Amino acid sequence: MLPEEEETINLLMKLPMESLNLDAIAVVTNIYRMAQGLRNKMEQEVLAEYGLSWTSFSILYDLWIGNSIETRKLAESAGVSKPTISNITKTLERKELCYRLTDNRDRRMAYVAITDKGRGVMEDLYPKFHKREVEIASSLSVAEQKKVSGLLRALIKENNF
Amino acid sequence: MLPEEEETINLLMKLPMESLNLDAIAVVTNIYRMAQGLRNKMEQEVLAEYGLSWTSFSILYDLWIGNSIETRKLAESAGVSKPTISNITKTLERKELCYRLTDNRDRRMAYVAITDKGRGVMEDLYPKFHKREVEIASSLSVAEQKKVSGLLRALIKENNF
DNA sequence: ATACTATCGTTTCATAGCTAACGATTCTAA
DNA sequence: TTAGAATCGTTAGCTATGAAACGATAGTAT
Repeated sequence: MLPEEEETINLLMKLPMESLNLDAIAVVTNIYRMAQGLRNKMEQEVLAEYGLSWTSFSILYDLWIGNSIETRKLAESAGVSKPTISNITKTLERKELCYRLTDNRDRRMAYVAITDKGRGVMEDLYPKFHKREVEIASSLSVAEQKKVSGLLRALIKENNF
Repeated sequence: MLPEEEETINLLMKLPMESLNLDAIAVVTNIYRMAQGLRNKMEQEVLAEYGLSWTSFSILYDLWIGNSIETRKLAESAGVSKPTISNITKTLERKELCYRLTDNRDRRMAYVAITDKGRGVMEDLYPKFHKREVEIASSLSVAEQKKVSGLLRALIKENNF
């Protein structure tokens, strides 16, 4: 342990806490740092060329796979709020990558669908995205990749994420 | 495998890609989903009370631990851009949680430091934050927590995140 | 000394992202 | 049928976020 880490722990131990769980801290810290690096790298090195953010990309991916999806479900799938979906689909619509339509059976509902242009973008972009994905994960062996996915999946499930 | 997953794979397999690495996809997907859930939960259930975002909190934490830090290093540590640090410290300054000062030896440099009020906030907030951290990680055994941290650390290191 | 370069942090400008509030629609109960 | 509740998506208003450009300062080479 580095001396500065020791100092940090001493500071934290003075607080009114039952205990200081260093393993839990490491889990949270590493998860977030990894995700941050992942997102930044993808946005800078893959998505920037298409003017898409990580979330825009993930929404466009959902539309590509699912064809036509309720706004509400897009929010759930991407893990962001409904207003964010409104904003992003608006941006995607301006770029003519998707369009919106209203359900006539229940006029409260709005569906979002991908355009041919959007499909073209994804067909071009996805292979590049996946290539990076593979590169990033390849620091680990296949067995380790399965292991880390499994553990994260358990965390996601137990915490309802 | 679910039928819709099968369909998805069929769609992806039609693209001009050398191969489709499902393990890599699972790694990336689960990392990001976990981080998203983590951040949302913390912001809504712990940080909202103090009007802090995840990044604001992590910056204030750095200041708390390190006392006085260059803007540049804050950006590195939090994994965000320099303008973001500028904005966030400006917000924190408005709330009187931190203040800025210039280095007189090298007047290009700016340091940020935590105020007494900021220290008070952290002393109150950190135990609550840590409690949640522990709860979230407790879906896994200690051995599993160490395992997932280790694997993520390897990914972070190899990818320079 | 004087340009040229590098390094800071900030400003500008656009999108992303949240909560809260809203308007429209549908459902439900009296 | 009609008032009240529930459920959509959007709007309003704020902070967060990054790329690009900028102004100020410091280092470097001639």
